[in-house]
Amino acid sequence: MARAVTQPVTNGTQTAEKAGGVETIIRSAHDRVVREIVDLFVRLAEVAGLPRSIGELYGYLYVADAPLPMDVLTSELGLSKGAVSQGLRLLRSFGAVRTVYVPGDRRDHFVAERELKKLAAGYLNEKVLPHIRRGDERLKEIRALIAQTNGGDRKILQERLQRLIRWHQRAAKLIPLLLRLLQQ
Amino acid sequence: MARAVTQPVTNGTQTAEKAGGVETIIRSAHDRVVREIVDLFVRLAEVAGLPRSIGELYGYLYVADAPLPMDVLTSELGLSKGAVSQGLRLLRSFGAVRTVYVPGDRRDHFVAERELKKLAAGYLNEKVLPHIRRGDERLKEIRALIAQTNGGDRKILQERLQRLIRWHQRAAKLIPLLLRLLQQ
DNA sequence: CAAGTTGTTCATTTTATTTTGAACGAAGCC
DNA sequence: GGCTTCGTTCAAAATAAAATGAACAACTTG
Repeated sequence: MARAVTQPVTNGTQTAEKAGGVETIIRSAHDRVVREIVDLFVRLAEVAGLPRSIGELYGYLYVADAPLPMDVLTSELGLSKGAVSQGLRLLRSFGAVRTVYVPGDRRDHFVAERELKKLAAGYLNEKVLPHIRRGDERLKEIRALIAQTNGGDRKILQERLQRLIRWHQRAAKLIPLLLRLLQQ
Repeated sequence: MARAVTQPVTNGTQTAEKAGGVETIIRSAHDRVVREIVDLFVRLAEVAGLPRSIGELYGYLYVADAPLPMDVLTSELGLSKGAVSQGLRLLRSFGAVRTVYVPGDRRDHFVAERELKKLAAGYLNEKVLPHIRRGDERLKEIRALIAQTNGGDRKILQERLQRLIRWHQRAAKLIPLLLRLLQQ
């Protein structure tokens, strides 16, 4: 049962599948919604500093009403196999997408994790926390370097460092706070 | 009074300015601190999705103990006039940097705004809020589009939209909350 | 086990972003 | 008014990031 390339997002209820006329209009209204939502996620990806294709993939899975295999994403979004494979890996890495077993189909099927809380938590843990941790190390190194400087310079450098450490502490405290806020 | 290229960050107290030996070591320790801090800001810029040069400029001004004119930044960081000019404009646009009048010098002098609260506030207002606002419009457009779809599809699309609207509302509420948290 | 799928990897190409540098306008200065 | 300095702008060059697609490994299946 081959799925028509122009309608993979909705696949359960294909009531408007007769011929031409009104149905075509209805179909394209649905497609436009899908396109708009995908576009919304493309912008979001942009803001988050992620490649456009990540936004497309997540957006398309977000609107879909069933788990989709890679080849549907490939043909629907006009992306290469490589891009889809890598994109899904990244999305999985922060829990934005997960695989689902579909009986009688050898292909992996993907679903979007649609709960903001899980999505944001994954992003914070994978993409933000590591930076904060490394920042911590860096600051310690800088403290050691400053100890090797002398007189007039040192005071200013120490003040700057102190301020950075305060920033860092705030950022570190913010993460769990954000997670809690998103939690419920 | 030409300023030596190798020591523009500290310029008030130049006690270690005799000749060779110990002073050289001291000086380079100071330089290493500067370099490390600049590097820290380069990474921060990376995370924030800003060009490397922005991190360099802000970082260098952050450690400096006096307002600096453009040409010092140009020669110290090895950036072109154009890059420095554009970079400072961006930094000014979200209040990370401001100009200071220095008597008897025709050049603009720049200082880093070192308070996290002002810096973050500027960034949120200039770089985040606009996206949230546009998101609002986009969601309304999508709602209108969905009204034009029919039957089975519509229910799912409406559910997806509803969820997006909830995300959006949370994000919108988060901004003022963050600002308040950073405030004191 | 041969043939066909499925999914990953990575060198290459494409595209997007950042930086340069020369040209220019606007002051200041003598 | 000429000369110099300061800062901006923008086309072009350099660089960085993302996407492609062919090669490949791992499975399935008859």
